[in-house]
Formats: sequence, C-alpha cells, structure tokens
Amino acid sequence: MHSVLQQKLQIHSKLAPEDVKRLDLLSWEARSYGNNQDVVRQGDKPDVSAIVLQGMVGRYQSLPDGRRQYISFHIAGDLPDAQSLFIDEMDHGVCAVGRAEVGLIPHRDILDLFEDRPTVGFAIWRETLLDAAIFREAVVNNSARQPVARMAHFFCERYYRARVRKLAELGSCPFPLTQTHLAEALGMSIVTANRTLQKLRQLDCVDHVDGVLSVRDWERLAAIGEFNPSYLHLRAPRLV
Amino acid sequence: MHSVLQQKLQIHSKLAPEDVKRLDLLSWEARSYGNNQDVVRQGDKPDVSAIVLQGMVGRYQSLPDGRRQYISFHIAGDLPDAQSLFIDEMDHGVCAVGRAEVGLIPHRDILDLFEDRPTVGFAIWRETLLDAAIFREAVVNNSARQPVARMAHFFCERYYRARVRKLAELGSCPFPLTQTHLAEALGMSIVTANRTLQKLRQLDCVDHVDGVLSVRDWERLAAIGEFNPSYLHLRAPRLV
DNA sequence: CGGAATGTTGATATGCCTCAACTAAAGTGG
DNA sequence: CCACTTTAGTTGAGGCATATCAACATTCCG
Repeated sequence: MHSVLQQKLQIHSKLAPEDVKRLDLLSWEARSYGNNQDVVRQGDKPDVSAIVLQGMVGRYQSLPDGRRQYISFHIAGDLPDAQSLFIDEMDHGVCAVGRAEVGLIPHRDILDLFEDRPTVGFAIWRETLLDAAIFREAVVNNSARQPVARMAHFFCERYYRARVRKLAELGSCPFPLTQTHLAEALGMSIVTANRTLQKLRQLDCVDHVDGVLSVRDWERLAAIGEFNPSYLHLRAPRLV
Repeated sequence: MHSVLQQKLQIHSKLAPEDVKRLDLLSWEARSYGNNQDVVRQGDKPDVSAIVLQGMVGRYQSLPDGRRQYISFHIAGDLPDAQSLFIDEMDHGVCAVGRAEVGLIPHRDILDLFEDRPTVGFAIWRETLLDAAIFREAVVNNSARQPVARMAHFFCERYYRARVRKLAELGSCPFPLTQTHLAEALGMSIVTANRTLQKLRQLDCVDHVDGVLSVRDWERLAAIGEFNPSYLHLRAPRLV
C-alpha cells in the first residue's frame, strides 16, 4: 500500500477518511539508488517530489572547493524536496546515503489534491515547517556547540526521529553514514569526527559502527548533547 | 495602508486582484518594541503571527549556559513566525533588534483567508519555504566557511535581501546589529567577530558601523563570501 | 554625572585542522 | 582465485587559528 505517506502525515495532522483515501490514490514512480547517487541535483527544476520509501537520503550543498556540506538526512516517509512544489529551482542536492528507494510523485497530482482537500495541503505544509525547525536546530547545533556535544545532539535527533517513526528498535537504529558523512554534516574535519566519536564511546553512551547507531545511555547522551526534543514537535513512544 | 504584506508576497507570487483586496483587509495590532525586547518567547503558544512593520527582528535560541544563538534576521514585510500557524509551540524566540514595530495578526483571520483564497495560502507557504532555504544556507555558512568568508556571506545576504525589498540605497543598508549580535549569529566569539570585521575593512570591500552596512566593493565581497544568491530565489534590482 | 553597553587591543593556551602513514575491509578485474 | 585498488577507519605530529581572559577607550543612556 501507499500508506507510508498518510501514516507519516497522521503523526502530526488529523486527516478525514476522504483525505486518507485520496492520499492513498496518489501514485509514484519507484526508483532505486545506489550509495551516493543523486536523486535531485542542485540547479534542477523538478516537476516531481520525492518520498523516501526505504533507506536514507541526504540533502547537501556542494562548495566551490569540492567539499560538501550535508544539511539533513531523511528516512522512509519523509519528503526531502517538498519545497520544490513551490520553489522552482533546487538550491541543494538530494542523494542516497547507502542504498535507498524513492518514490517520485508528480507535482501536478499533489497540487490537484490540495485543491480538493485543503487539509492535506495543510498537513504537508506542516511537514515542511517541521523540516524548517530541524534546519534551525542544525544552525544552533553546528554554530554553538563543541564537537562532542554537537555529535551527541546529532545522534539524539537521529535516534529520536527513528523512534517516532517506529523505524528503530529500542536502543539502536540504522544510520548508514560513514565518518566522512558525519564530518560533512557536523562541520568538522574527518579526523575530528573520528576522535569525537571515540570520546563518545569512552563515555559509554553511544556508538556508531557499520551503519548502526547504538544508544547505550540515552539520558547521558541527551545531557551531553543538550538535547531537548521540543523542536521536533513529535512525541517519541519510548526511548529507553 | 496594509500593503506591506501584499507587496512582499507579490515579489514571488502572482495574486489575483481579489487576493490583494482580501489581504489588505487583514487587520493587525501594531506594537512597538525596544532593543532586545521579546516579541515571542520560546515555549509560547501564540494565536497570532507577527509581521515586521519597521526595523528589524531576530529569531534566536537560548542555550543552557546563557549564551544565545541567532538564527535569522527579518525586515519590514517579513513574517518571522509564520510557522506558528501550524506549529503550536515556539521552538525559538523572536526579539527586536534595535527599535522595531510589529503587527500581530490573529491566526484565525489568516486561516479563514486561506479557505477563501487558496492562492494566498500558497503564497505564504512559499514564503515559509524561502525562509527554510535561508536556514539551510545558514547551516552551510556557519558550518563550512572560515570566519572571513562566513561574515562576508552574511553581509551579502543582508544587503541582497534589503535591495530586493527596496529597503536599501545603493551601497548601503540599515543593519542595526552590535558585534555581539554578529558573533552570536555567526557562531564565533566576540573578539573574533571584531577582528574578522577589521579584516573585511582592510580588504576594503565592506564596513559595518553604527548599525549601517556599507558595501564598498560588491564583487569582491561576494567572491570572498562565495555568495550565490540563487538560494534566495528572488532577483535583486541592482547591486552596484 | 555615573554606570552600562559597545568596540578595541594584547597575551596566552588549547583545540581543531592539515598532513601523513598505516590497517582493515570491501570491491574489481585479470 | 588472487593481486590490486579503493574506501573506511584510525593514529601521530605539528602549526595555526580561534576562544578565553583581561584591560581599556568611547559612546550611550539614565
């Protein structure tokens, strides 16, 4: 079923049965992407929006010297480029992190749905606003926190979001990043990312090996990362 | 007249005469704020949204140790807390930067307008998406650029946005920040902010004194800041 | 007039980046 | 199947840049 999208929206928005029905009628073209493969490129003017079906995708910007800055990561149910519904040109790229499966939904179909069912439009609007809240937090995290706290906060957010979406068992979740990804997301060098991760290991609160994030001591991790989940505006069922 | 809002939206969205008419019928309560005074606080659950009428407001987050991280700054016509239309609780604060005048519009009135005139809803949605694009760029800027480039980019954005909105004469615009604001926006210490500004002065491309940003050499400034305005999705009339 | 806020400068230390080397694992092709 | 390459993770060394601390000048404001 197509239920992944309506499940996602119902986490934060109340939908009428008719809304759900119409959502489930939305059709998409499913595509598979290999690690690091682009779903959309900076400068593209897509007429479809992507929904993550499996795996993880990342939004990033390429810098003049060839480096890359990751902006956010997305899991099944997320709409990593919903903004392209109303903003013509992509100001960043979206790529697969590990293997990922993505559905491409024509803008036309979504916009038509908004016309018939404004509530669905509001739900997706809310979705994009939650996205923006995550960006704001990333500004704060990458600007104001030291490496150890910064990485801890990053892991907290990831685990929390996976728990909300029931994509994580208790204490661990898939997180198919390399340490290079980590560094490029957190604005630190690879070496620092590596040593920061080692510090977190020694503090015995978290680990990240082979694409799996293991939370050993949630309370301590959240304290180190100064993590307050209120900006996510979503309640996680249980964390420890 | 209330035209400040419809002028703003028409920069990026096509509105029908009826849309404009209804927008101009929106009424707000105007309020004045002194420097640093809060318009909305983190944790608030406002039932109004703010529109900047005069001066500048900033969005910020308070950190556990008392420091502050600014996330963005807004000028006349901006809606610095439009997200509160669909997200109950404020995950950040909004405060005046210098003296500012703000209009408070009841959510109810805006939502009613969306129902009658969906196009207006889409225009404000687009507005919030442009906001998000600015956050993304801030993530990149504060994470990946060295102090000199970072501050240059910040000044570029500010000048560009002021020019788009015709709130800046050629070569300078009001920017009522202190160096402390600068530091807290760019994620650097006050001392570094001061010395970075001095470097930019010596490069003879920009200055910031007494709340006025003076662009002496736009091309050089944009080159130093690696500034590419495409993420703003708005064309500035003339910069030099 | 006095006190607070703002901008500026110097000195010091440390933490992060860069460079470099190496291991282990995974993927590739002959 | 094994040699070879590539990618990922790890460690050490060294230098520089940024944070911190401290002091002072200037302006603003009450």
